[in-house]
Amino acid sequence: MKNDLYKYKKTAKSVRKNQIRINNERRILAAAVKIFAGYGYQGATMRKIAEEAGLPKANLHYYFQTKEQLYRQVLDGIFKDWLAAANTFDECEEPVEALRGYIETKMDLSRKRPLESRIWAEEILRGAPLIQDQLEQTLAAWLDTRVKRITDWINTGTIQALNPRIQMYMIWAVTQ
Amino acid sequence: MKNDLYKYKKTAKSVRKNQIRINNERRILAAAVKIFAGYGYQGATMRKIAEEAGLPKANLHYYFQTKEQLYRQVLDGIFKDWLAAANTFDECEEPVEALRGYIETKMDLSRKRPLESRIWAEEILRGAPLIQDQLEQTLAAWLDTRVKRITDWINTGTIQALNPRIQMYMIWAVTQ
DNA sequence: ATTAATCTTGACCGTTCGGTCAGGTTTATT
DNA sequence: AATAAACCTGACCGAACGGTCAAGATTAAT
Repeated sequence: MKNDLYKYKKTAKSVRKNQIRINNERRILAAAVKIFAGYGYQGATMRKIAEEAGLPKANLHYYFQTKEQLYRQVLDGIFKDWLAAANTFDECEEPVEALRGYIETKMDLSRKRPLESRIWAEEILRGAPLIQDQLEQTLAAWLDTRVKRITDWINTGTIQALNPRIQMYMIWAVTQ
Repeated sequence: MKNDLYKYKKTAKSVRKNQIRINNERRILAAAVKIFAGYGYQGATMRKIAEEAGLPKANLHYYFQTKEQLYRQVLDGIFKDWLAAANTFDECEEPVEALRGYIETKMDLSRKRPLESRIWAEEILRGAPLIQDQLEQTLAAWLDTRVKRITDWINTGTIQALNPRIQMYMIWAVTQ
């Protein structure tokens, strides 16, 4: 029974990672979030992260080849959470409700995960040097549809004019 | 005539710095602003700053003993500009005008000096690790009086309630 | 003209950085 | 029981870091 869990074909190896790997990657990522949030990308060192994770430094490099790759995975995790929260914006038809809901969700996220928010904020501040591609692909589309939606609200007189793009940036900045 | 400019007592030395010193300090500080803004405190190196300034690295250390001291002086300059702009808040009696004026002045500052704004934003984001003292002394008082003013507006029903402290942070964040 | 103060800089130092690697240990598969 | 795959890690590496220093060049004061 329980044995069946561990008896899998090699082809499934990449799909169902075994427990050791899952566990250690989690530990390292958690430590990385702490250290990156506390010191910034440049200020963080693999030594500190290893120490926080309670693992030798060489072990980090076994799971994540470089510091940059580790950082990317941290950003990926944050980005996914953020995108999930972003969908709140679409749930309401009415502008005030949509914005309020979105802002509240985002602020919730900032409050519940302050470390991740900090990392994200710094990355944005620095001009997203490491995730421009993903941002431009995923975010540009996302932002454009929202900007269009706000523009529609303005055109139909539902809300007053205010550069919608700036408005989005405002909300974004404020919720950090 | 012209000679008189350079003939001064030793006691005046610290007051009227000679031209070489003034010039080089300016060059170094300007280069430092660029590099600190582009790379952050940790990411910036004395090598890069020296290169940007067109001076050998050892020369920077002649005028500014350490990287931290150089950074502090950069922050000092930014802080002074920011404080000057902040006074706009007090010029208007009416809330809307006061806030509008303040926001516009701050955004002007951000637009005109994007590099300085970036450095400032990063310092705030990191929890102001190097200028906490000054900030707490100067800023706490400044912020409290403004918060009180907003509170008064709320009590007299001039504007709707919204945690005034958060409001200040919002404006602050947005104008970055 | 001499002296004193200030400025300049190439070479150097100890430390820490991200990253590597050989070789041992543990875990999974047959 | 034997073999293979995955995991672990102390010791090490070259590069880059912030910072120092001695010795020469320049400028100011007498």
